[in-house]
Amino acid sequence: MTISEVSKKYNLTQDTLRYYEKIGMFSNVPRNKNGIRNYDENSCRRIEFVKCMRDAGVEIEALLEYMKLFEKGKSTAKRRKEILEEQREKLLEKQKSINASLERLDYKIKLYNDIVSGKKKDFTETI
Amino acid sequence: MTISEVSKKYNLTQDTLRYYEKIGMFSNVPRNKNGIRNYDENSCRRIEFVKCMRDAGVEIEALLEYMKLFEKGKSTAKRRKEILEEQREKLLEKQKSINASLERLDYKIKLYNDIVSGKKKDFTETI
DNA sequence: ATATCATTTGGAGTCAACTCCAAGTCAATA
DNA sequence: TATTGACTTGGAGTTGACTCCAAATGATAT
Repeated sequence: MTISEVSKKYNLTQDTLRYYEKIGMFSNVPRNKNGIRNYDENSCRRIEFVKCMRDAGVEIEALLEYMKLFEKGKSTAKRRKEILEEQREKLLEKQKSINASLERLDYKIKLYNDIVSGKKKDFTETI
Repeated sequence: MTISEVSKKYNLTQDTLRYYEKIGMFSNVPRNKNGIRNYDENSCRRIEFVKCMRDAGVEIEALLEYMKLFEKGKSTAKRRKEILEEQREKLLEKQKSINASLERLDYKIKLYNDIVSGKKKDFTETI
């Protein structure tokens, strides 16, 4: 797969794919004789994983450490597990913050709706 | 309340509080005769709201527009409601991304645990 | 009276994560 | 054969959201 195909498939710009490679996130991306990237199955799996984690807000630095350890094989499993657990905790925290904001937004939107629909007359939102 | 008290109460640095004010997020923060901020109830409510939204990842720009419209009063209610709805949608998207990553992390962590506890022998994680 | 301290300001600096640019290579098409 | 178009690189620029700095002010403690 060319970079443009992978870019479309995972909705990441080509610049981002090259950037990730440049910083060492993906090693061993296959190339043809002209030096052009020819992503294989394994590369795609790694990209898909990083994309998923990045979408959730996991930091590049953590992913970078994880991906580099992954290259090094079995002996790094313990640390890799720790990294995943750390990131899991962070995502649970984010989840909480988002839920708190969503509750608040839902409440406020309902309030605005009640006013628009005439169920409430006095417009007394205080932020 | 002084800026240092508000800073502690809401876990925001004084720099951040001043920065928010500088970009126009909070107007009318009361001052004493020496020009020192003396946050009142209303200011605190606004800060708490912004803090909650920011923790969830709502962008400054959206909050800025909302807060400025709020100052302008009733006539801006329709647009304000739209902003809240837009941000709600964004947070729901984030929630999905986080849930997807969490599922994946949970699965992988379980896999690592099974290996450590000896339930599984062949260590075959593929990212 | 002097020092300490919390505050103020405008503006510069930082950081993460891209994003863009210019100059170059190569294969395929008009 | 000339050009088009997708790709390459190193490195510079951008964006969002702070974070830091230096100089100044006024209140309080020694």
